[in-house]
Amino acid sequence: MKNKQKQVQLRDVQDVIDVIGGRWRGAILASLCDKEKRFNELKRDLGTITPRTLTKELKYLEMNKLVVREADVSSSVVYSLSKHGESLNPLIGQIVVWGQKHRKMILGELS
Amino acid sequence: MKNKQKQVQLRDVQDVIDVIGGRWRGAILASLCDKEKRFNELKRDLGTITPRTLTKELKYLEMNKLVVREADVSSSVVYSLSKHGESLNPLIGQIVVWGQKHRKMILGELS
DNA sequence: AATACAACTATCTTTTAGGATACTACTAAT
DNA sequence: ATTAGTAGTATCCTAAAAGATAGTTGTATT
Repeated sequence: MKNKQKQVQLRDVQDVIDVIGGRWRGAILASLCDKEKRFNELKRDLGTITPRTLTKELKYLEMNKLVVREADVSSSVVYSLSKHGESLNPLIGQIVVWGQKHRKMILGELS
Repeated sequence: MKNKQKQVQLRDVQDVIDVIGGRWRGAILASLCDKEKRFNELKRDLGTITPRTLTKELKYLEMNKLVVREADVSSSVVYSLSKHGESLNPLIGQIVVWGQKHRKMILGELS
């Protein structure tokens, strides 16, 4: 494979890691996979996240077109996965499969 | 889906992100996908990584059974993907595919 | 014997992510 | 009018990741 192409792929991998990586992004996306949620509902779901961090991460995910923010007339706001966000689902499935295999490997149950 | 199972999956996702995430791990694995490499060869490949960081990351990847370190009698050391490490390849392929779609989405070329 | 390269290790500093805590603006209910 | 809930913002602080730079040990080269 050409080195140029490898570089491109590496960039793509880094992008995806960026999107689903970090302490909270994966968890937020997973929580929204379930159903759309309001800010405080997400906060409760995620347990120990601070509002500062939740705001920041939601903005990031919005900017990356994975999450949609909708405010109604009252003071409540609903966050949900965009269609693009939902397209992550099969990939996450693949990751889970490998992750399980990896866990077994690390625990020594697999050679 | 049961909440318990969701938690397990989330843990798996976090594990995988940990393994291939961060500033360098993905790049190191990608570089080793190509072929086995020596320490300084990797260092050159990765461009701006410091030896301190490269050592640390290689040790982590070794501990996680993804990379194998082999020292010969002389002072040269060869790092390569383990069989388990190679099993990451298809997953990385999937990630690249989604990453490319994502890039187009962000650049506005896709709706 | 001297130089150079390989594969590191040791310190120190900077950067960044994220937590702790308190506060604000708006709405809804009593 | 007061209290409570929702959705944040504003500051400050800490810990971990990674960079900068220099030094070390062993091998190969001339």
